Amino acid sequence: MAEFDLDSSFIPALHKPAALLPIAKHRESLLYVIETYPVTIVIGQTGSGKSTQIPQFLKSAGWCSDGKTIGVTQPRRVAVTTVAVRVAEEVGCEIGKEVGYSIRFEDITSSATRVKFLTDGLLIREALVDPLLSRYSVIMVDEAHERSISTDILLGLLKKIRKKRPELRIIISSATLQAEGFLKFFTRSSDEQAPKEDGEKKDDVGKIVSLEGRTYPIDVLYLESPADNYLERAIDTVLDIHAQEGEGDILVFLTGREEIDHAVQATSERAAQAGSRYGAIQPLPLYAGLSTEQQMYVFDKPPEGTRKVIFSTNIAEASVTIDGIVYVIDSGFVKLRAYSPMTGIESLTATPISKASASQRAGRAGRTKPGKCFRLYTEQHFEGLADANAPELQRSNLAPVILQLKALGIDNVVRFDFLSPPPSELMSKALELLYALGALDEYAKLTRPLGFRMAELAVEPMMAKTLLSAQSFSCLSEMLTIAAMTSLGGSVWFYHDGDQKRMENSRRKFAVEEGDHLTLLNVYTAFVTRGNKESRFCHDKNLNYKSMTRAVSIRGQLKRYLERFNIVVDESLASQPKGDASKTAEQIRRCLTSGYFAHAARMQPDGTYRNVAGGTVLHAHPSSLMFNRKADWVVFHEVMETGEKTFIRDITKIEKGWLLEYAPEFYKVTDTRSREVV
DNA sequence: GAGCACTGC
Repeated sequence: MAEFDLDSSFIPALHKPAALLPIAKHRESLLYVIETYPVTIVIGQTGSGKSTQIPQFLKSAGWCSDGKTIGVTQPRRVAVTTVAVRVAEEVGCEIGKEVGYSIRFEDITSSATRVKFLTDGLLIREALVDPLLSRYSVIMVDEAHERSISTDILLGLLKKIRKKRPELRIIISSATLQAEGFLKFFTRSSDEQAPKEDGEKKDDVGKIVSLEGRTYPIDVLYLESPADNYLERAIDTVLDIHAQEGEGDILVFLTGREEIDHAVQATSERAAQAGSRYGAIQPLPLYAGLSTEQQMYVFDKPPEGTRKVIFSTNIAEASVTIDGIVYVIDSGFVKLRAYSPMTGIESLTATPISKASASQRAGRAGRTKPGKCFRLYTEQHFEGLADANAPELQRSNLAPVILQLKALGIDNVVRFDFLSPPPSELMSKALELLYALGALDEYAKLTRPLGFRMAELAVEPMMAKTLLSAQSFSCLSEMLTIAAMTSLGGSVWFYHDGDQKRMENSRRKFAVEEGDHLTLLNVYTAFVTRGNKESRFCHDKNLNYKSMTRAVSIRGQLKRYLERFNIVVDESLASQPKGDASKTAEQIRRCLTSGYFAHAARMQPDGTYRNVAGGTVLHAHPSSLMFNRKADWVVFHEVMETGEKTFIRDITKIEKGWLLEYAPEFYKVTDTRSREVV
């Protein structure tokens, strides 16, 4: 294995030399299994080197001869770029040559690229133009145990492709608990009724390979009796560790921003009270809502003799890796998204974690030396936890999924071979919406051109419909901007502690009477004109610069899609001062109604809203312009239940008559529980 | 009066 010694001399000291990674000694057996079986399930912990080493093994074993490519997917963009750069370094090539990567807005590949890293969502997109993914000899699906929507769809597609391409090799990297499930999925017949299509025996399909685990042991400790307040218990535990345990930083898993801000403050106060008996302690927050700059503090080395304590959301479970963590405190909870097919309402609530999550969290302790994990629950409670969380596909709005599957030529989506089939109510709800939007015809076939175009646009179906109607409302340029801004998901504004008033003042300056969508349009226009797309402008106005530049990219991409559909975007109208701004505003509101009619609500005398079905009490989110303002009918981008209340966000005033005008069938009076507009 | 985390040529 001389090549590893050679390679290792080029690796920065920061990196663990390849030859020392546990995986190196499995090289031959791994290659044998991949050669022999179409499907290989690889079990390996973080740090085992599977993501970086397996592609190199495959390359040196000749899997890219005759011009074929090895594809490696990751669920997240950052993972794609970091792993690709690392492998390019180890191979000793420039990134984008032999080793490259591709993520949305960034394609760092060339005709020479033989090992290609990409997001699993992007590989699905490639299947739209190359249904058999024929350029790949091997596809490795990394972090499959996370069970993201894209990963699940990709696995279903790969199972289908395998029947037509028996020579294709599929490698799935998984955590221990899920490995059997993946293997069963690929070995079971995709259609139990159908006669066996070939002579392939189940044992010939795949094999599980376990790579040696981590190097450092982790002591797991449980509470003797349940904690009645895990937040206070977490803070106590931090201070106990600080007083009693040896050197090393602490990572605490909590559920959200509110808890984390409280914990950070309480910890500093209590450490100050304890005085100088112990060394200094530095509590830091970590959650996605922080600006990149604020997030970076958690990676800084604390001053000599100071112990760093990071209070984090689930972001530190898989997405962000911090070195130097020796102690993990696990609250046992996570905030999870769910979707109710009955009401169409998404919710975000704290739920107990799974066993898989618990072990992933514990594993964050032992990366550099032996560690300890303090679980703020009893061992009995742990035994009662589910093995894994329900996959995302089973708790999401499936409209985008169905659109994508149909575009891939899978017409019978109900019979699609899902790793875990979603509940049928989710399916029917999504089909109903797609039909109402005109994406599907009465035979549930994708319509031409509308349905196909909606599937290709990288925005959710209601916004896709809105965009594709915009030309007829003469507000295409404006709607492109609104689509880009809403797809940022609320990260437009930022503030530091105590900065909130300033942010709200700034936000008020961009406000437009008719609602949030027009306000977002205003913000974007100011950023690209007055603001010159500069970060200073954003900083002054409490705008998130990263989000704003992202909006520019998304807008550009959506515009290119439309141009590919031969829809001309006239930008001259958008930039010049409008003689009749109110007329354009009305066109925009009408256009929004044509796509968001299913998200309509009417204000009640008490100031809350009711959706058209009548049942649910909706509150304007405090971040909305419509919060505490009078309106009659509105459409909204998103509805979410958190804690006790159900909020609507990104709200725009409309006229009741428009609903009947643009969605006559949806609002047709048929029976007593219909969506009657009164 | 307030939202976990991802993502799409």
